[in-house]
Amino acid sequence: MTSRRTPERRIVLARENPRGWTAVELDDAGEERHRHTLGDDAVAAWVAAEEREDTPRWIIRTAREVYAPLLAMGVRLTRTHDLLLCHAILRDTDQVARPLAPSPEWVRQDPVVEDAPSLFDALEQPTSADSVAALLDQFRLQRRVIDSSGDGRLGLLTSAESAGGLIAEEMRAAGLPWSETIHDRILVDTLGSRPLAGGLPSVMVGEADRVRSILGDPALNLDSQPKLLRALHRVGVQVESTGRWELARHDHAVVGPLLAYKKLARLLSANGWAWLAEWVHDGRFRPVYIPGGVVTGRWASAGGGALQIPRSLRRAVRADAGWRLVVADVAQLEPRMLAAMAGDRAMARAAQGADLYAGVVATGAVGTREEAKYAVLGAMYGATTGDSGRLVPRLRKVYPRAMALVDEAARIGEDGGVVSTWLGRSSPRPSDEWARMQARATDADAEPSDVTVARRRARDWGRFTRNFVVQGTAAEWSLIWLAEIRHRLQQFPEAPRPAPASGVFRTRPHLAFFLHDEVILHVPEEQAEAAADAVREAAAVATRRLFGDFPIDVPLDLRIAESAEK
DNA sequence: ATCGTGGGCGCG
DNA sequence: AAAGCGCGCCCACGAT
Repeated sequence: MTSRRTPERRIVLARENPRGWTAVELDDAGEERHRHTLGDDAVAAWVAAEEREDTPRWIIRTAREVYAPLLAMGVRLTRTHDLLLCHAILRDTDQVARPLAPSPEWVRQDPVVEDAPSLFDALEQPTSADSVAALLDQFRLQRRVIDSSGDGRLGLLTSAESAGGLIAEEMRAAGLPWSETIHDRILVDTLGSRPLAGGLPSVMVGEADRVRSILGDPALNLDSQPKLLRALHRVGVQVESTGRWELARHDHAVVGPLLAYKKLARLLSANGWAWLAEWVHDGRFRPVYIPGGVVTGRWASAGGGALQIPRSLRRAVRADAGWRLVVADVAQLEPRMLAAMAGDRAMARAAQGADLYAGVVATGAVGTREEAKYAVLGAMYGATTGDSGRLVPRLRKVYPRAMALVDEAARIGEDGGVVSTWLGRSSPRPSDEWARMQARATDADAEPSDVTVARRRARDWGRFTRNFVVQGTAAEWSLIWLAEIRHRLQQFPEAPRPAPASGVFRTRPHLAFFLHDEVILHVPEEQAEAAADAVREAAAVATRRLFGDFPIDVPLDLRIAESAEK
């Protein structure tokens, strides 16, 4: 990410068959210098030795396939070029004249979620593209696109994306420390005692019986939306859906117990005892993270619902004995990114300090913090109706530059165009079906209903592109933040006292969780303060990398604790 | 039996 | 209370 006096050393590392590896060291011209053929027994020691010599850039198919088995063997990679992750960026970017030619060989397959991950699962068969020749060929094509961009943004983005690939595997390998005891206690306290076989926990049974009795249907399945809807209508609750927000607007005896039941049912089905047994082993929750899994560049996850853990369960996230959690998040990351992207100094002034919304109130454009919040969210999401939509125009008066940026992104989307994040990740093109619909609506003899539907779909896509630039740039800030945190933690000395868990992170402070704009580190208590400083420094560096000297605050809410509970 | 879809809701 | 963006997962239910 920084300029170097000498070109970085590059090594292509490929798994060419289930039990063998090939490494090809490149010279400065990018030509093959040395070739090594290594078995699984030898690759770990060889890679570790190369890492000690300096820190080469490992050119790999993707971390998910290559790094997971290496980590299982106790080897870490410092930096890579992840061809699969970068392919998606360089193929879709509109920031260069000639983007990467699309190739299905370099598109990530849907992740396979293993119930019981093992070393052997991680070593399953590589694909046909996983040969040194194919990797080198694809790398050269990708470098050409990156080098053609001129301002280095795609270089920064692809480096950060590749680092994200490594971090995702490391976080899975390390796991999030999770107390099964505390989780169980929360479940029992909330749901009631655990049923022995099949049935519902006691508190849920009570709520369900109350609902059925009020609805006068002792056999009603509360989990069946159509049946529940009919039952509600029978007692005069005229709702169109069984959603929480609509039910809450009705004043009927059934509403309270029904909402209570729904809340408990959600906890049981999403994060109950079955979830605990499936996803937490040896005191660690190990989800599969999918860097770049969202079109905007945000991460997705597969299995375990890693990015939807309810806040009520955060008490179960507990540091090991003698270790601490460093829990940090950014307040209002997206509007801060918007202010910086637009170069809107007025909005940047509002963003000074911990609460951007307070700064918006101070301009006088809105009266309260809550109004500021809904105005800002409405501006970024494209609200047009309701109180949020009503507040947005006031923001146009005080922050014309920021609003022009998102309004323009929306206009481009409505016209079927492509928008890009700050570092050059571009939005997907609308579907052929979308384009046909728009074309049909402009015909002289178009049906009025077709025009109406087409206009609505156009505005839908405009709201998507409006949000894309902001959400995607926030994802880039977070990615650099993560990479910089990891880089600093790697400089830390070994822990004075190993954590009880096994694996390569037993003696190392490490990233344990990431959720869009929040991180959790698991660190030895002696290193907690230094780790917290690393997190703060990393945030400052991320802001500078993206926006240089533009004066935008990105303050962290950070705490060192034994539990992740707020 | 198995698959796809929609409602609902958890997270940011 | 606000209805505007992005996800993953559970359940029921109808189609196969």
